[in-house]
Amino acid sequence: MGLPKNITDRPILGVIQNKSLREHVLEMLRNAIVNGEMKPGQNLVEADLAAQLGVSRAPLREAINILNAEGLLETVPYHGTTVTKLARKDIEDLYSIRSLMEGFAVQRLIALGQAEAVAERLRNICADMMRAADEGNLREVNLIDRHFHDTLVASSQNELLVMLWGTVSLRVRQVMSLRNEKKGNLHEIARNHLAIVEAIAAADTDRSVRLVHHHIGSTGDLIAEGWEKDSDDSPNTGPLPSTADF
Amino acid sequence: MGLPKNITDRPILGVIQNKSLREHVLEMLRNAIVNGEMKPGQNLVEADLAAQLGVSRAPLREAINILNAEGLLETVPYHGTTVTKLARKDIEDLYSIRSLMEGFAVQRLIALGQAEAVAERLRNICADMMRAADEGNLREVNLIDRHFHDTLVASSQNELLVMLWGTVSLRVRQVMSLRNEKKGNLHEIARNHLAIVEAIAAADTDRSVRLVHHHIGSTGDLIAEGWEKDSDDSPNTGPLPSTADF
DNA sequence: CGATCTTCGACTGTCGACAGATCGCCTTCC
DNA sequence: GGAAGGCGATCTGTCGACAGTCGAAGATCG
Repeated sequence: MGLPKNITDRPILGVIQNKSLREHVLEMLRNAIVNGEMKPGQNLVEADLAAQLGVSRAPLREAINILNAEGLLETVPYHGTTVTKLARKDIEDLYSIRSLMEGFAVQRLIALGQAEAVAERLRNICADMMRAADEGNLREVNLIDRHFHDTLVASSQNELLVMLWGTVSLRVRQVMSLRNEKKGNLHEIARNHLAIVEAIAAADTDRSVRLVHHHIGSTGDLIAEGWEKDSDDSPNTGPLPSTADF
Repeated sequence: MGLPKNITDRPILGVIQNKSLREHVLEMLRNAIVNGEMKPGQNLVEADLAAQLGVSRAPLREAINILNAEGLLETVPYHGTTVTKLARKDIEDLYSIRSLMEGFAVQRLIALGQAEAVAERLRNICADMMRAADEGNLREVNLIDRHFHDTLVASSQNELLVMLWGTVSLRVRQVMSLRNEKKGNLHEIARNHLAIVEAIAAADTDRSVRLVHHHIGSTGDLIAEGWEKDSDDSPNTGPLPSTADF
C-alpha cells in the first residue's frame, strides 16, 4: 500500500473497464449507501434514479435487487425501496458478528501455519497506517484500517467466510460513515493493531483471538453508545467519547 | 412441527399468495438448486429457462442476480450463468462456518438467559424427530433437523446472524441433497441433538458449544470425506461411512 | 497444410412501453 | 357531518424487441 512515489509505478493507460451498467449502478449505489450519502430510511424512486444515472430501469432494478440481498436496501412490493435503517441493536449485532468472524479468521490463519507470513504483511499495513497517522490523514487511516481487516479475513483462506465478510464489511463502513467522525488518537489506533499483529506473529492463538475480540468489541460498544437508543437510523449528535475509533 | 392430526388445524382457505413473478421464479430456482435437481456446473440459458417457466427474461434475470449474490449461481458476463460448483474444500469451509455460527448462537442464547425457554422448544422438536425416526421417514427427519438448527440460530436474536445463516443454510441443504443419501441411524441422530438440548437446558455454555462444534464438525468431516478430492462438483459414488449424517 | 482473418449464430445486456397495484383525494350517500 | 366507495396519479412489476458481445466455424492467404 502507500502512495507510489513514482508516477511510473502506474501503467500509462488505465484499464478500460468494460463493466456492465448494472455493475456501475451497483457500485455507485453501494458507495452512496456505505458512505452515508444516502441516509437510512431514504426512499428510492426507480424512474427518477434511473433518469438521474442515465440508464434504463432494468439494470437499476437488478442492482437494487442485489443490494436487497446484501441487506443494504429494503424493498416492499409495490410500495418502494428504502435504505435499510440502523438501530442501536443492529450495531451491536453487527459488531458481535464482526468480532466472531475476525476472531475465527485469526484462529484459522494460525492453525494453517500462516502466522509469520501474515504477520509480515500486516506489519507493513500497520507501518502505512502509522505514516497516515503522522499526517493526521483520517480518511487514509480509515482506508488502511479496512485493508488490514480485509487482509486478516482473507488470510483464513475460507472462501465462504470471505464472501460473508463482504456483506458485514459493507455494513461496518456504513456505520462508520454515519456516525459523526471523531478522529480520536490515530496513533493509538495503529498501536492497537500492532498488538494484534505481534500476537499473531507469536502464533499465540488465544491471545490473538482475545485481542481481536477486545479490539472490535470495545469499538462496537463505543459506537453503539453514541447511537440513538430507541431505534431509528442515526447516532445522536451529542458529544461522543473521544478515543480510538476502530 | 409434526403433521397435524386434525385437518381443522389448517385454515380453510389457503393464503392467497400475491408474490411477484420474481419471487416465484426465485423460489423455484433456489429449490431446484438446493434440492440437487440442478447440478453444479449446469448452465442456464435465460431465454430457454424463461420460456420454460412461462415468464419473460426480466423477472428471471432479477432472480438470477439474487441467487448470484447468495452464491448459488455464478454468472460470467456475456458468457452465461452456471450453478456454483462445490469442491471438497468448499464443504470443509461451509461446515467450519456453520459450526462457528451455531456455536455462537448457542453461546448468545444462554447469555441472554433464554436457555430454559429455548431448550423447551428444542425438546419438542427432538420429540418430533424421534417420531419421524420411528417411522424411518428420512425426508421428515431432514426437515425437522433443519427446523432444529434454524431455531437454534434464530434464538441468538441476532438479526444479522439470522440473515447470514440463510445463505449458509441453503448451501448446507444443497450439499446434503447432492451427496448420496445414506440414512444411517436415524435414532442416533435424534439422540445427538438431544444431548445438545440438555447441555443448553443446563445453561452450560462451554459444554453446549463444544457439543455443537463436535456435532457439526464430525458431520462435515464425514461428508467432505465422501467428496471427490480434486475439486469438481460431486461426491464420489463409492461406499460412504455409514453413521449419523447430520 | 497451418495460421490468421472474417463471418455467423447464439446468448447476454439494455431499452422503452405497457400492465398491475397502491395510496390519497374526492365524490356520494346516508 | 361523517363514512364508504369510486377515481386518478404515481410508482412498481413485466414484457417484447433491439443492441452488444463472445466463441466457433468457415474462408482466405501464406
